[in-house]
Amino acid sequence: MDYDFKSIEAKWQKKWAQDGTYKVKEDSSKPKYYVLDMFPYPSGAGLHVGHPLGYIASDIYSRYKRLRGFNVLHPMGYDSFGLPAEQYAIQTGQHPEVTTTANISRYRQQLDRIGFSYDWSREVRTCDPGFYKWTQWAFLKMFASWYDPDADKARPISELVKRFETTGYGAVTPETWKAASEKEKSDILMGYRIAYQAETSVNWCEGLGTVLANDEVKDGLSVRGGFPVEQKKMMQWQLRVSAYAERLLKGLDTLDWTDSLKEMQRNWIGKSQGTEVVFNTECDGKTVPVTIFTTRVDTIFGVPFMVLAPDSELVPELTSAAQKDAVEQYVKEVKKKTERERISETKSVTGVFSGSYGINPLTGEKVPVWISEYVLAGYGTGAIMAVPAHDSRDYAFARKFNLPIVPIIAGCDVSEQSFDAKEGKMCNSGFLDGMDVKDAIEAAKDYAEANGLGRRKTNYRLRDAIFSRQRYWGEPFPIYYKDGIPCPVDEKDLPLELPEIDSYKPTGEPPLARAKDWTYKGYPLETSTMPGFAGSSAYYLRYMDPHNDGALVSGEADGYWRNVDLYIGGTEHATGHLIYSRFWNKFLYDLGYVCEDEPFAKLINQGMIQGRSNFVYRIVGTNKFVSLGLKGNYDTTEIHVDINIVHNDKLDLEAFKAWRPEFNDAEFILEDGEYVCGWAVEKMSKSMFNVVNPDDICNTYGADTLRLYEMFLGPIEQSKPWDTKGIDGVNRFLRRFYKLFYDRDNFIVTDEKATPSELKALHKLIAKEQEDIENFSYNTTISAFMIALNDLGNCHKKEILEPLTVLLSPFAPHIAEELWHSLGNATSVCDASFPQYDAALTVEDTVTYPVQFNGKMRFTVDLPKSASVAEVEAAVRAMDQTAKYVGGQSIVKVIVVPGRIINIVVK
RNA sequence: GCCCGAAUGGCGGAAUUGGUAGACGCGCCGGACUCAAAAUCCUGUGUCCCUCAAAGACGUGCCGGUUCGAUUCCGGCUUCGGGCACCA
Repeated sequence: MDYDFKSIEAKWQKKWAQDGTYKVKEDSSKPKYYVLDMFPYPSGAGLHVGHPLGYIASDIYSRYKRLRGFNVLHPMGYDSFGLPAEQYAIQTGQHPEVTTTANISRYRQQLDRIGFSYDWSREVRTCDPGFYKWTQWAFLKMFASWYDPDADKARPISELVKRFETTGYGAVTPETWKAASEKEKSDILMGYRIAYQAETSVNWCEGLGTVLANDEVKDGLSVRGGFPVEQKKMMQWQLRVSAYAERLLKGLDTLDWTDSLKEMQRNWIGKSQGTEVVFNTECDGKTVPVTIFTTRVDTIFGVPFMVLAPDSELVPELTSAAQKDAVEQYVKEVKKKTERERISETKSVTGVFSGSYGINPLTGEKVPVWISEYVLAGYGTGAIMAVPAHDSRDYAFARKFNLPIVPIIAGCDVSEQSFDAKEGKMCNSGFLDGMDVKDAIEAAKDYAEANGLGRRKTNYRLRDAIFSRQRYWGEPFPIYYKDGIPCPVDEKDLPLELPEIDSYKPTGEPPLARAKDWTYKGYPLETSTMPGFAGSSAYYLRYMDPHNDGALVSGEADGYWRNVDLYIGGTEHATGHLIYSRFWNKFLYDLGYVCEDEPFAKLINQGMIQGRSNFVYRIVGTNKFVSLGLKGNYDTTEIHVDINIVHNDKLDLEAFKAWRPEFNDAEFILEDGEYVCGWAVEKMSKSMFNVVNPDDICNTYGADTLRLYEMFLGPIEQSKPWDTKGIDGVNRFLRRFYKLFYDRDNFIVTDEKATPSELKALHKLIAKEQEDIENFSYNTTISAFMIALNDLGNCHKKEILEPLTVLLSPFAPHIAEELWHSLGNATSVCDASFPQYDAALTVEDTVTYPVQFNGKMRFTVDLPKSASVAEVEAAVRAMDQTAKYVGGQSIVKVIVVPGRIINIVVK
């Protein structure tokens, strides 16, 4: 019988499920290893061949670590709250839970076919009340905490209240605190809570009827759905992520992540060190201090004007009576624009004069204050000093409104554009004149601080996360309103379950506002729900202890599993999930609920698998199709053709005619008797007929072939197109492997002793696999496997085949399990040990001696292992002839040889 | 515009610290088995020159540099991919 993957895979998948082969428990006798995949959002489309790429990679690593004696936690679950299910519910009226559950079972079926070693008893779903109880619990903890800058960590808010009562803190004295009403106290505390409510400018998406976080918006459109997004002021729940900016930045240095991913997070956090300077500003006779933020105080002598953000709170105060109408008109226009319009109009410059004048604290000069949308209220102080000569945005503004441009770096040309580089010598700058720009930056900062004109200040681009969504399918907030004061639901009453509603259609108010009896202790409950990232922020902790009803994770489970050792997922979460998760974890760490500060020690981003589309070329106005090589002779239209009726870029003509009624009577112009299709790499999508379903591959070739082939395609981090045509190679490999054990139905493994060359082939592979898996270079491991098989020829010896089976098991677990049992083993191959590498068995017959001349030039000489010193010398002398010939020089002094050093002098 | 990353045969991709470029696989050419096909096995396969072979020349996106020697290091480009984008 040939390699019958179908029955083998079905048999072992069933057995693994029955025996609970992949269940894990805390076991202090073994070192732990936690391998995590980013859990999927179960969409209606099911999995295509690109999704399992990362899952296969992590599964190989998990199985490998297990063979190396680690107790491996490898769980899976579903990120099952989210917009698509709700959008679908709006269209069809079906409850999101129904579609979500159906999608999950489809995902599970597809995943199961691939043979993953997940411990499914630990599965989590973010929409499960038993799970979101802990999402709500964490929110309550954040509500009841503040960030203490002195301790540099989150502390219970009760400690802050005590400070208010006794010593006072910030602007609050014991007296003011005592005198404050309940509502006032609540408002004061809102300014400190980690989870707080505040009016803020948000990304409002009318199409979705909800607000969105910055990372849910791209190019002014919602990532989900692609609806336009506009700015709007609203009362929203927020998470004080910005308090953690510095720790999120510093923590990156301790992580084993790729540099590009760390760089993305650094950019997103956007630390910038500068100075705040106060410009006293005169407006209709009164003086208002305006604080600006700049990283270039050294350019303060080149400031001909200042600019305010249109939505800055200072705008009304700094608008003169004469300019009032113009300013109000401008601010109104800016507000009307959507985010998308603002972006598309980046090139055009707008603004209005406020009527007030700021006084440069260094020069005493009076400069006009303008208002323009290129200054953002949310960053720095919402006000800037403009340096048109040395900042391109200020330059464009100055040009547009004919404002002066004052260069303060000697010799630079600002007639066409600003000079933004930090190089050259200062001029027109008082005490800074003649200094190098880099020195001037520091000198100016020192001067400003020493003279009380400003102070050093660090700003971050990272904003607090907007945490409210005006949607249905998410976690309800455990918050109720008592006389307008937000109060926490008692912890013992969690989970606060999502209520039923009669319709999902957006009506302008949040769906939960329509829920019946949406009250707590007789008071109304919060009607918005939490965003998608809420449930995914701490799910990795829940896997450690998924059924614990008394805690998110017990101290024992957390103390054993600690954090994720290896996290595999897509790079699209670089600035969303991976920031929020780190924040969430650090918060829990501050309060002592978890023992590790960083959740994901090592992270690998798998590349995307793109589709490979095929095309046929129809001659315009006919139903005639011309093969790729001949299409230049005709006027043709390119048409996507289903890749399932194309093999190795050759079109199956009959299948094509049957594919679509309009092609029934198609005619073809062939080359060499065949129709060759064109191809292109595109996103995998239904509309391009290039989706490859893993189920189909499993049916045709088997799960082991799919696993092997996805890894063989290339380095895991790289994006690459799926092309089924190479899959025969790895399938052939598995069949050859099987044939080492079986000739037809006969089991042909022998107890014969292995020869040195067979042992060498085996141990070379052991060394290679060990090294490659640790480096996630799976494609070369598979190559090494094929080489080993070529080297072994027709070896049927158990001494070789048994370790070989173990080596194969992380990649192709089903066939390995089958063959492992055929060798008489009773336990699963995943409980075997990784073969011990013996370097002595792989020693080459010849030794390569590196030879150095003058400690610089290097050659190598290949000699038998047994070569004597004299033979080595002779070889090196011969080598030197070459050196003379090639380089025209010869000064040979030292030869270094592994194990011995021979001195040799050639004249 | 700014910041990362990449570029190697017909294709996916290999190549320790600079040391025989093209491993392994696909595809293709030829052969064996077969009435035939599929499957399987064997051989060849970077390009150019040549009837063939040998020999030779060229060859890791482009230009230049360092070196006896560069896919690898340095400088300058080009193209593609990804991220950020009025962040003062």
